[in-house]
Amino acid sequence: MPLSKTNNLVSCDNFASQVLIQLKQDILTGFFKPGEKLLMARLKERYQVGISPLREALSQLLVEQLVIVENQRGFRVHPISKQEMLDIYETRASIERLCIGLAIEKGDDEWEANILACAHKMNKFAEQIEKSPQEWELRHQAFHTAIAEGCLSPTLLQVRRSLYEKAARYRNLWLNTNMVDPKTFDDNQNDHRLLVDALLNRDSALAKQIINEHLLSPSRLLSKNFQD
Amino acid sequence: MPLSKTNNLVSCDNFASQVLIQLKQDILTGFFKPGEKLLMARLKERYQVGISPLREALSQLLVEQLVIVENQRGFRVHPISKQEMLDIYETRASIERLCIGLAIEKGDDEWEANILACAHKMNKFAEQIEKSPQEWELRHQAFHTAIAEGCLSPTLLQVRRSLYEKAARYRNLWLNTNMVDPKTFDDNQNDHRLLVDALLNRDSALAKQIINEHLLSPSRLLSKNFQD
DNA sequence: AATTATAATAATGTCGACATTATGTAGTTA
DNA sequence: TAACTACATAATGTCGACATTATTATAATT
Repeated sequence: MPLSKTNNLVSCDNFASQVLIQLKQDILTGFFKPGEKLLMARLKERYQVGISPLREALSQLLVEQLVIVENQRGFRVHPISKQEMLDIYETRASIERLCIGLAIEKGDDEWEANILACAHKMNKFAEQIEKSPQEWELRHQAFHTAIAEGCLSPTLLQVRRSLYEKAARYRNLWLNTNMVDPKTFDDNQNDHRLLVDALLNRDSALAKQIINEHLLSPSRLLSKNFQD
Repeated sequence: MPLSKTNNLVSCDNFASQVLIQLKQDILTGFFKPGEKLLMARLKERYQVGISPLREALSQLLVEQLVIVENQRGFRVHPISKQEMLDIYETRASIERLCIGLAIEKGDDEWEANILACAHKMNKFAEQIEKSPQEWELRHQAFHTAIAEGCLSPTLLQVRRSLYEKAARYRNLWLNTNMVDPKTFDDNQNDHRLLVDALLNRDSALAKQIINEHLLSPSRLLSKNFQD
């Protein structure tokens, strides 16, 4: 292993896993644009590693469908399409409904308590959303994850995570100007309140209906912004 | 690229993708046992490639959760557990129900026709199952895939494929002696007939119930064979 | 001028080598 | 005998170098 890095890094997983995180971030946030060629020389330069860890990270992103590989012509960022966006959002909604249905069946006191805790942390940050949108996104995500985790199925939660990432990419790419329309935001916050109520009342049908709308309405918004 | 292989291989994807297929097969069929250490030297020997393509293939299997990586101690085959097996089968059943629900909504004439065609090819092979279990498995899989494809969602079908593989691993590992109990087999074939009828009648509830039982009854069988 | 042929340039995919880290073993001490 | 240290062995993770293949630019021919 090379010298310069061993001393600097505390938790030294291999380089590939470090690169994986950064590269994924760069694709999700649109630093590397959809369809863009991923030149090895460029990646080497940017992440300061050799080719081997890079190819390992790219191999993993290949499975997650964030990059594509062309026979002997290297890697590209996975292209985007309106059609794929809609498919991802529809599937995501289906999976989330599934998680919520199971969570309502299986969730215990701690599940309920954790939802309320995460909801609180999210709401506390509602005013500062302008200040740090990414921190709000983190808390928003934590809230929804707390709900889904009640399903107690690692396998299902893994699927959910993967779909969240793919959806996040479209959100980041198409809502480039962080449009936080106050009306939309208030509607969203209302969704959250109604959702928590439905969950605590174990009203599965209502909760599923709310989450469905909550997840699909952004996709309809995105759909307008993008002609394909 | 090395010399010896370039001439021999017709469709020359990179070595990593070739190794991926073989290595996955070896894990799914239990040639490499759960939890087993995957020595680079051994893998190099077996697949006749260098370390780089191997690590790329392993990186992909890492995402698919068929191998695990230990900090600086290389790769192992992903361990198995009764708990994980049950989780995978439950999730798989949920996803399959989802696919079937959507397929019944969206499926057209061609969808119906393809199901019948695949059912026919499967039934034709029913007697020869002893002769070539893997060919029967192929046709069985094609039948169920034909049904699921009616959902018209690439994203969802991808999830389905991944879960199928994980489940297949447990099936291969625990049903080591290819136990084709005639009674069970006939029940299965009956499931298939009833399922096709329900699909053509667009009876979503019934179809979901049948597929659920069809997928979960093996898991109950496996469950008995394995103490954890 | 358009199209093909040819050369040069660039980028990929692979291996071998090397430094780092883990594992196993013998030897020493209490 | 148990436990700890020191050493030897083995395995991993990374880079640089090289052969193969693709891409671009240039020349040649119709």
